[in-house]
Amino acid sequence: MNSYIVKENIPFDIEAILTCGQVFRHENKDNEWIVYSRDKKAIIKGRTIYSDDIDYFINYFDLKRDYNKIIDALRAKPMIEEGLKIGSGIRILNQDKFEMVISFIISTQNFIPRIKKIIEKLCTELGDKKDGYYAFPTPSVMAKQSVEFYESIGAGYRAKYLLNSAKDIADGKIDLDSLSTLPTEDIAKQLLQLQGVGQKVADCILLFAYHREDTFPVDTWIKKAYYNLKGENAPDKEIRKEMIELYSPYPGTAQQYIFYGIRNREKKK
DNA sequence: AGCCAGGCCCATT
DNA sequence: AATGGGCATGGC
Repeated sequence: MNSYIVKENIPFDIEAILTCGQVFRHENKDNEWIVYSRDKKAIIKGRTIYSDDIDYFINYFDLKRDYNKIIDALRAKPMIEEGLKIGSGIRILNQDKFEMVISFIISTQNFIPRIKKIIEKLCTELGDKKDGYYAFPTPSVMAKQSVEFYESIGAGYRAKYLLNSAKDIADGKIDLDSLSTLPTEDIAKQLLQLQGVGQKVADCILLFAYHREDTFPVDTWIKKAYYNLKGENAPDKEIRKEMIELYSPYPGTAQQYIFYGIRNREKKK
């Protein structure tokens, strides 16, 4: 087990990072946070990260990026202040592409606690057994299951989406890794071919797995925030376009600050 | 108890 | 291209 200490001047709030809605496989025990990604595990206490693969998690936590610069650029913009007050230590994780595709297909029209449960069952049932936990399943293992299996873990009407998308990825019809070098809109076009992936899910994958800043996932919380700001609703497409322009060059990160801020406020009510 | 959730699919227009 | 109904399941 190796460790890495995040320097004091680097924004890093492990609770905010893990609970801001970008990742679903994490636990909290006392002052200890545990996060799983692919077949890997890290334990975080304060600013210290412990893992057998510390290099993976240095990239995972996006520790090479200058978030102070991003925060300074966003601070004065609308809706950001509230999120920053409690979530200035948020970082956009560099997560596994397949894991994000599957996780955010599950996320549609769903509650975060239930999303976590379904993903946990998915790993327990299909993932390789590691030391005290289970890896995220591979595309080929997921492609071999039945629709009934995905229903049995509680995926509901998303069951067939999970199976069909896993098949398309396992078959190489969509090659997630090879998309990395393409322009954001071209990646989106490919992702949208997967069943269960619409604009919002595609944006989440682009942001959390491909680390594309020029995206802005528009979900129910963002719509609430937008309504509060403007006093009227607008089609998702229009909100997305407006927000990308407003928060450029960091709309993706801005979205997380806003999401965290408004969701935290509503929870308190 | 009943509403609704980090939306998407599909039919209609 | 744009709109609207339907949707599995379970948390709140």
